[in-house]
Amino acid sequence: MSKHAKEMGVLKDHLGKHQLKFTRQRELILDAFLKQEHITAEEMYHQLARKDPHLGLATIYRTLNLFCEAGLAQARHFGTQTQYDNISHKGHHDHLICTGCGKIVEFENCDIERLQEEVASRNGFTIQTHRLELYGLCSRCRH
Amino acid sequence: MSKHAKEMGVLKDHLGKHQLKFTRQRELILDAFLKQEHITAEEMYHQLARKDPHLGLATIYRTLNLFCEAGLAQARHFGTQTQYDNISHKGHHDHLICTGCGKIVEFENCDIERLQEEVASRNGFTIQTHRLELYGLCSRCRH
DNA sequence: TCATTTTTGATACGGCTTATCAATTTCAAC
DNA sequence: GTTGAAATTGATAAGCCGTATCAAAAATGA
Repeated sequence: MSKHAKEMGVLKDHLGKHQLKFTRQRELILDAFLKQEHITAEEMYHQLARKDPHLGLATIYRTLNLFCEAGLAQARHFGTQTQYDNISHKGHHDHLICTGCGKIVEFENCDIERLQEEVASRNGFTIQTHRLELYGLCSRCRH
Repeated sequence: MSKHAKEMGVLKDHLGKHQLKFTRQRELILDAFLKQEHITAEEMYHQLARKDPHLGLATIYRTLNLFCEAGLAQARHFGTQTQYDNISHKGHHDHLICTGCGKIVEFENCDIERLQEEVASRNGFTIQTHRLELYGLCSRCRH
């Protein structure tokens, strides 16, 4: 039994409900995707080039978008590229970014996350993932 | 004295520190920008077409990016376009984004902002601005 | 196996943003 | 107010990312 049996089930379920087919490529891409916390289509294209040199970039895009529809992934625009987040990955962290020197500090805050849930449910939303970035100056750059 | 004297000062300060020049176009674009809470380059292009039909789109992009560097604006990628947020605008708002239909709900939450300040100061940071986006499904898309 | 429907891979295309570059403007020094 | 070096502008070409297209291949169910 595969390490990713649960997610594979979610995918097959989605495929079944939408008259879509289970293909070698979709399986390959899902396996690779689930090993990451987040990835871009281009990155995955290069990663998989060894396993299957003929796998097309368009197929990667299509498949990652399929994962979004199936609820396995979450697309996020980061700079000019689209990043696909692995929803099943635990331990999402947020960032403090120094606009002076570019230093990045990661943090996690349960209270903030709880309040986010509150805001979401008040608006009828169910959160899948989030992005929180605080921009400012670190102590060294403040002078 | 202009309504936007403070921001104009910030801009001139930035220009001075980087050997950049104060131009008619930059003044025009800043005035238009500060009247908005957020805007895309394309939108501004059309807005300003009346005041200055020869103002080029490239100049708008360049200038909005300049505002980001000066700390007056913040770029945010929404779908395929880039939106420029007016940082000086009171009531910075965060976004709930539906991954199903793309609906965007704006919100503000003082408690979250207070906790952000706490996290920042605990790490020696002074926050200038932030970005918080919650991704999930709205009530309609949850089925 | 066969027939039907979906998927794939290669590539053309499209939208948004940046790079290029000659002409113009700014601005400090005279 | 002229002058001249340096930056900016505007027009447009180029670039990048992601999607659409479509003939060939693969998957599913009878």
